[in-house]
Formats: sequence, C-alpha cells, structure tokens
Amino acid sequence: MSERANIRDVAARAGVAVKTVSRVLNGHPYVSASMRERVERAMADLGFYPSVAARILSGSKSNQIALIYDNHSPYYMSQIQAGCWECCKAHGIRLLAQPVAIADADVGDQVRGLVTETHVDGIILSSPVTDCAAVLHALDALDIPFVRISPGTNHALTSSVFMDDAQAADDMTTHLINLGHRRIGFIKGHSSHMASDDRLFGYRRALDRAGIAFEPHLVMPGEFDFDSGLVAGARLLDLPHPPSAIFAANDDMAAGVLAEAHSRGLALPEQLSVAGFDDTTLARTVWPALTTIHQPMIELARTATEILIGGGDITHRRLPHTLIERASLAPPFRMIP
Amino acid sequence: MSERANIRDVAARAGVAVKTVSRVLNGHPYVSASMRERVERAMADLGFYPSVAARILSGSKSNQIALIYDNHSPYYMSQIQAGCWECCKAHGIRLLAQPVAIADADVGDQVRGLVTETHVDGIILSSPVTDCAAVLHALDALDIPFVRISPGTNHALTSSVFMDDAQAADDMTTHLINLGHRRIGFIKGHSSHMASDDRLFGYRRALDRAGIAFEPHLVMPGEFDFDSGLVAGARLLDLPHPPSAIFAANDDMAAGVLAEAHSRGLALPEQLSVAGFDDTTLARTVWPALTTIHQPMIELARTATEILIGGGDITHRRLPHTLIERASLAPPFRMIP
DNA sequence: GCGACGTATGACACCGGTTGACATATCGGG
DNA sequence: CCCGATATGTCAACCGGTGTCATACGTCGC
Repeated sequence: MSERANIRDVAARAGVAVKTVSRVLNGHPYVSASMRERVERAMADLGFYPSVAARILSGSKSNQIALIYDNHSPYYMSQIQAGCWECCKAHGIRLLAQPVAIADADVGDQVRGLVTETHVDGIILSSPVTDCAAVLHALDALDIPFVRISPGTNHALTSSVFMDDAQAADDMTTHLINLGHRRIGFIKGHSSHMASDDRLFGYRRALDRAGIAFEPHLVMPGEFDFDSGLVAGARLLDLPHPPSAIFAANDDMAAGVLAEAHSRGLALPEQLSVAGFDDTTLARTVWPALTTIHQPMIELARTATEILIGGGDITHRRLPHTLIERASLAPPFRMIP
Repeated sequence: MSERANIRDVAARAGVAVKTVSRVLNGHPYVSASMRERVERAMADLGFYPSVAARILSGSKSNQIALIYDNHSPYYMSQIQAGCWECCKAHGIRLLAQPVAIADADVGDQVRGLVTETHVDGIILSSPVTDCAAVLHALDALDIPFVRISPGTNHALTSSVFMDDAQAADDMTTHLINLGHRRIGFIKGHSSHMASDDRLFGYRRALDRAGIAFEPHLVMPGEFDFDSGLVAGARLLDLPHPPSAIFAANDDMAAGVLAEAHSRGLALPEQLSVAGFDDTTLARTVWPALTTIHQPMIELARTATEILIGGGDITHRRLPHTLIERASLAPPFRMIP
C-alpha cells in the first residue's frame, strides 16, 4: 500500500508497455483516448507519482527552474517568489528557490553547483544577483537560459523584465512639485542596486523640467533600510532650511523618515510630506500611510517565469508602475496660512 | 569544457576506480587523506558536481528536505526559511521550500505528490500546515519523518519545536498591569492558528492573577492582519469607557491599532499603550516602535531542521521568548496628572 | 492492390550515480 | 607469522524513468 509504485507497476496493472505509460505521462500525441484513460486509472489506483529524479536522469528536460536571490527584504522576496510559483504551478514546473550570497568569493561555483547538481532547465535572477558578474559568467559558461528581474546592467545580453525606475521617480517628484513643494529632499538607495541611480536620475530630471535648481545637500545617502532612513531624515530635518517634502528611494527608508518626524513631534503630513517607493506592505502599516510607487513585483516575477518557460529569443519587457496616493503627502507647510 | 563531467570522468582523471570517487563523495571512512585530496582535485579540475537525480535514484537518501508552508506573512516565512536554510547549508542538504494551500481539498495529494516525486528524506511543517489533518494523514501514510514548527494539536505524535504562547501573552499582560493598566483591550488572532487561543488564555490568566475582572467586550476578534487591527482598534476606542492599553496578538494588528489611534490624533504612547506580538520587522518600522514579544522564529526553524536531520526519536523542544521593550507603552493616561 | 504515411504500441539500451559482494594489498600488533 | 583493520579495485545489478528504433495496423492516393 504505502510502497512506492513505479512506472512498471502501473504498466503491469494497466496491462500495457512501460513506454506507453511514459507517453501518457508526457502527454505524447499518439495515444488513444481509451488507452490514456486506462493508464490514468491505473496510476490513480496505485497512487503513482513519477520520480522527478528518474525523469531528469533519463530525459532531456528536468521540468525544474531555479530562482536565485540574495535579497533581504522579506516582502520583496515573498512577492517575487509568489509570482514565480504561480506561473510554475500553472505549467507543472517545480521551482527551486535558492538564496546565495553574492558577497562570497565563490558565488560562481555555488551557482554552477546548483545548476549541474539539480539539472534545472533555466534560471530566474532577481536583483541584485542580476548584476553579479561571477554569476552571469557562470551561467553563460553553462549555456543555460536565464531571465533577469530588474537588472541594472547589460540589458541587451539576456532576457529581462523591469520597470522604468527613472520615470517612476520622475512621476513622484513631479507629483510633489505639483503639490507646491520646491525644496524636496531625496534619500538614495544602496549603490549596489542599479535602480538607485535611476531613481536619483528621475528625481533630478523632474526638478530640471520644473526649473527648480538641484541642491546636492538635499540628497542623502541611504542603504534601503529603516535605520538609514532614520539618520538621513534626521540630517535633512536638521538643515538650517529643511525641505518641505522628503522622497525616499524605498518604503523602508521612508518609514525611517516618518519615525524621525514623529519623534520630533511634527504633525504629519501637514508639516512634512514623505514619499516612498516600492509599495511594500510597510507602506500601508505605517502612519500616515505612504504615498508611494507601486512596483509590480508579482507581475515582474510572473512575466520573467513565463518568458523563461516559453523559451524563444531574448525578450525584454517593461512593466508599468503606478503612483499610489495614500496619506503621507500634503501641500507644503507655511507657518501662517 | 562545458560538457557535463560524470563520476567516470573524475575517476579516469584521478586514475582511480569509480567506486573510490563514490567513497570520497559520500565521506566513506576507509579513504586515505592523500586519496581524498587527489580525487577532490580531479573533481575541481573538471568542475564536477554529482547529479542529485542520479544519487537519489540509486541511493537510499536524497539529501533533500522540504519545508511546507501556507503562511502569508512575508516576514514570518522569510525568517523560517532563513533558519532552515542556515541549517541545511551547514549539513549540505538541499531545501525545497514548497507553498501549499491548506484550503484546497487535495492538499493531501499535493503533499503526497511532492514527497514521492522529489524523494525528500523529511519534511518540516510550519504553521498552520502543522494542524492540517489531510497533510498529517498523508505524511503518516508515507511513513516519512517530519517535524512541526509551533503546532497547535497532538503534540505527542511527532517531533516539534515551539514557544510558550500562553506564557508570553501572560508576560506581556503582566507587564502592562505593572505599568498601572487595569483596562486592557485584547485583539485575538485568526482561529485557524492554535496559538491564538493560547495567547488569549495567557492574557486571561495574567488578569486573573492580578485580580482584575475579565471583561469580554474588551476582547475583539482579529485576523492577524493590519486591517483587522484597524477595525478592532476602532471598536475598542469607540467604547464608552475605552481601555488604556491594547494588546494585539500580533504586530500587524498592533500596527493597525497604532494607525487608528494616530488618525484620531491621540498622543502615543501617552494616551494609549499598544503592545504587539512576534517582533517582526514591522515592530521597528512603525511609530512608536512596538513593545512586543520576540518569537524566536529563526531558532525555531533551525532547531526543527536540526532535529529532522539528526533523526532519532520524537523530540519536543520549547524555545524561550523575550519581551522586547520599545516605545509603544506608557503608564495609563489621566486627564489631570 | 501496393507503397507511403500517419497512428498506436512495444522492446531495450541508457542516463549517472550507489550498493553489495568479493578480491586484493598494505600495515601493525600480538 | 598470522590476524585484523585499513585502503582500494572489479564487477554487476539497480534506481525509475525516457530516447531510439522497430513493429503493426489502418487508410489514402494512384
């Protein structure tokens, strides 16, 4: 009963050849309907599930793909994983979610090992592994298809899905300008993420277009985490002539700014507007809820998976972002209205 | 160069028998140090990584375990995954993180399929899959070892790791009482998590011990998410005689209470104390930062994995929790001090 | 009526390792 | 000097599927 059934057991039970069972398993065209049904009944009777290992070993495809990541934002990764899963499930493909450490000297070997050990058919790279030379090189040498989610470099070389970070930052900055803000602080992201530069670029472009002079001291470095948002926010608010709005390059840092402002007793959003980026769960759980850029993470992951599974030529797909208005923005504060 | 090397290639290159390479691969005792080194060099030269599929197929162990979950809290799952990974990595074991939907009628089959397809050696169940009868039954029939993280039922049947939810809730409630609070609101968790009841129990026990009458209308239902915290908070604050402190059964709901309080213009924490549970990243990113119970998720996951890999008898391990004091608690508010 | 062709099924080697039984060789110790 | 522990090799079988090739049966066109 609980002994593992194999394909021969099924074949015997159905009174057919092993190969025929295999054909049914793989949806081979030349199988009569009656035969298919008979075999399927036998499989169900025996509680048969084909061994992935055996299929890998003998076949040419493994029906497995790997998602490689080194991102410590739980929300980001859970969204990415969810998108990949969804698509894999629909295609009957197994997903191996595999964290690596790009800081390790042997990342290349880790990836090489993963691929050759597991025989995965393809790889999805999520930021910032997307721009890790060692990994890209290893994958290239292995001659395995891969798709990158939000890569920062070498767009042309491989398939990729991404959003327009510069335009999104431009949109948000413009939105703040339209609200009446003229002094807008900006908190940059970690320099290892290429998107950081794009977002800064968009901020500057919007300023330029509006004829507002770029003030370098209004731009603070950040690390994409809460604490760096806290200190960057403090430094901006300590300025002799502080900004009326602060645009952080992600939600975590925006939350840090919010916390700093709260602890100074500022009325929010009246006395300080704070904008985020990414639209993680955080954006809704802080107060006031963050106006932020919705980055379509699930869709990015799903699209990447779709492209990978679909095979075919190198494809690039830009997905649209959205500016989500919540409660953290207001017109600039004036002492006496 | 990029052609896949197999064990025979390695044997040839090292000038030894295939069997010897296999011995090295499996850490067999009777292998001299020099031989081990020679074989390892050959493996490195050839970029050889043993095919997991082949090892599974021929060997008795797969060196793979699966983590099965159906939890939509990103932070919780990322911690659990991290703990499992850490331990697996140390033991050279591959981890398959596998989401399932316990609401589906065929969860049992999903799990059965997963296990027989992948040949995993063992399973880690995380809440709330830990208490899904269909899954437990399937696993039992398959006769595969598994460990449960924070199960709510049938503690004795399988190995498990957990914390003392009741005691933790008791600790927090007592802490609030010691601060001077007498009217303490409580927001329950989702009823599918057994921990919800334990936490409520702890709250009541602390009240009893302090001689404070339990008031049923101070207990609100919740779903473990932000929104339910929001509405529960609103209902508590709308009470004719609202509580001076609110203890939510997790951080997300506590964040909801905070948001509701903020939007009513309450000074926090002076006019309302809010306590959370879990110590997720959220607890630090909201303002005021939540005083909460630190649930040792990484350690729970690591310990569970350790137990699973170690094999052996049924083991139960209780891990300690910690009350983390941050900024969301204050003595009860009085209009005129 | 015959060869070509599409459809449906079967026989068998093989993927890349592990396992086990057995052979052999070296080395220390009693 | 023999015994046992250590160290390595040979060989065949096997794990559970798939690829390749062969076979058998219609049916279609000429």
